[in-house]
Amino acid sequence: MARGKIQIKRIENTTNRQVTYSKRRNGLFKKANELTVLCDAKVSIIMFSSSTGKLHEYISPSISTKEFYDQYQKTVGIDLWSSQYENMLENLKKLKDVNKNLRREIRQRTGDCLDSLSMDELSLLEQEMDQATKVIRERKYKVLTNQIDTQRKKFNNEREVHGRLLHDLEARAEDPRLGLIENPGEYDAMMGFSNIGPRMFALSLQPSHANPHSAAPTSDLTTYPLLF
Amino acid sequence: MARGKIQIKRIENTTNRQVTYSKRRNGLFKKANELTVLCDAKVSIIMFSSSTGKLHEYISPSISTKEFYDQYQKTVGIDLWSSQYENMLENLKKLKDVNKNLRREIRQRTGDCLDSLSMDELSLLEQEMDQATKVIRERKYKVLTNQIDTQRKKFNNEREVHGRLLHDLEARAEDPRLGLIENPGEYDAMMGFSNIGPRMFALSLQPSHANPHSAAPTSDLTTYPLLF
DNA sequence: AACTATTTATAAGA
DNA sequence: TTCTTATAAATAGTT
Repeated sequence: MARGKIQIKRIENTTNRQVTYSKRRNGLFKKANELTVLCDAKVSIIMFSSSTGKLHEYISPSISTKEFYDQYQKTVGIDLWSSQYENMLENLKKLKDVNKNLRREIRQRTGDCLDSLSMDELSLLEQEMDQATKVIRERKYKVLTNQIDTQRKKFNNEREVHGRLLHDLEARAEDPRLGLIENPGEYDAMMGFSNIGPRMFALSLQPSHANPHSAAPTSDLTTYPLLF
Repeated sequence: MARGKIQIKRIENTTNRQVTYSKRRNGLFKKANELTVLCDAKVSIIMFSSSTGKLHEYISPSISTKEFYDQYQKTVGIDLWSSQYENMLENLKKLKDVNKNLRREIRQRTGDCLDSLSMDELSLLEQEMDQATKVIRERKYKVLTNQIDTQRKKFNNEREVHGRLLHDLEARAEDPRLGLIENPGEYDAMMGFSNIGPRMFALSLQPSHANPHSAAPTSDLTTYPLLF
């Protein structure tokens, strides 16, 4: 446009092309900015240079790039970034579906939603429930046994310690430098050990089929006998 | 820029502003196109007129809008359309989480995944399973009763039809124009009705607590007695 | 939408 | 890259 008219066609000289790209880019951005101010418009320009691959961007200062594209989305519709968006939409839909089915299965297993089930399905479900309940009872029994075993070991250990302690005391009782203990058995009683021992845990440990409402279960060992 | 210099500031006259917007928009798009051709670049211009709210767009002919924005995404990163994208990502994550929990609950209710459960939780689960199984048995019983009731009505109806047929036959036996039937009872036997009637369904219809493995349930009425 | 005086953009050279 | 400048192009105001 100066010092000679040019044809609008690709500039073959690379250097020349890049210089022109740079100059005209500035010109374009300047015009865009003038348009923004003069006409109170919102403009976004994005350009890629083919040779360098670089990206240059102009956006009206009155708006953030994000706001700009949100508005663009609203106006044009969502299809633009479909490759990302539609994929996710579909995934969401599938997940929601799976979710719904899972919830229904749970509702069937809690007896809350049996209306749609046929006789065959009901029988199968009943069978599965019986089997699962059996497994749960076995597990419960195992946990309980483990807990009791742990407690028994703890108890025996403590008992041994106290036994040693008692032995020490008796030894000291024979030592004239210390006071006499009249009745060593009272020590046991005082410590809560008299007449208890392994018998304390001689409970029926068969898995229970009793009415589950018969006792409120807790994790306190001392209430376990109530579970049976 | 012609017939007088102008200040680069908002044009207050609306008509004027819109005319300028239109003229300069064309100028901008023309320049963008020249840049595209001369420098082999890819340009996208999007603009909103504040007064009309209208959207105008230029995009280099060598590329589709979608391709352009895919390339833009790749270059800049995904954050741009975060309002949509991140929202969906979060939703997806939440749904996956919910899904995982639902699956675990089902696995607990089928007895496949009990290791993480405490004694209390096992007891509660056992209680729920018993309750649910009870509901399922009741439902099964109800469905079965309904089916049998329907069959009984059908049967009685057919029986009535056959009864009338038999009556007709006996009437005809007394008609000298027709052959004599020696023993009408044999008709019943032949038809499979002798000595059966309502008694056929006098089964114990109490909900069964028998071993569910004792019979493979089917929807064929004739096998129902085997369920008990 | 067309015109045109004038401003602005810019191609080529430094 | 930036500056310079002759000249092409864009456009403000008018018709």
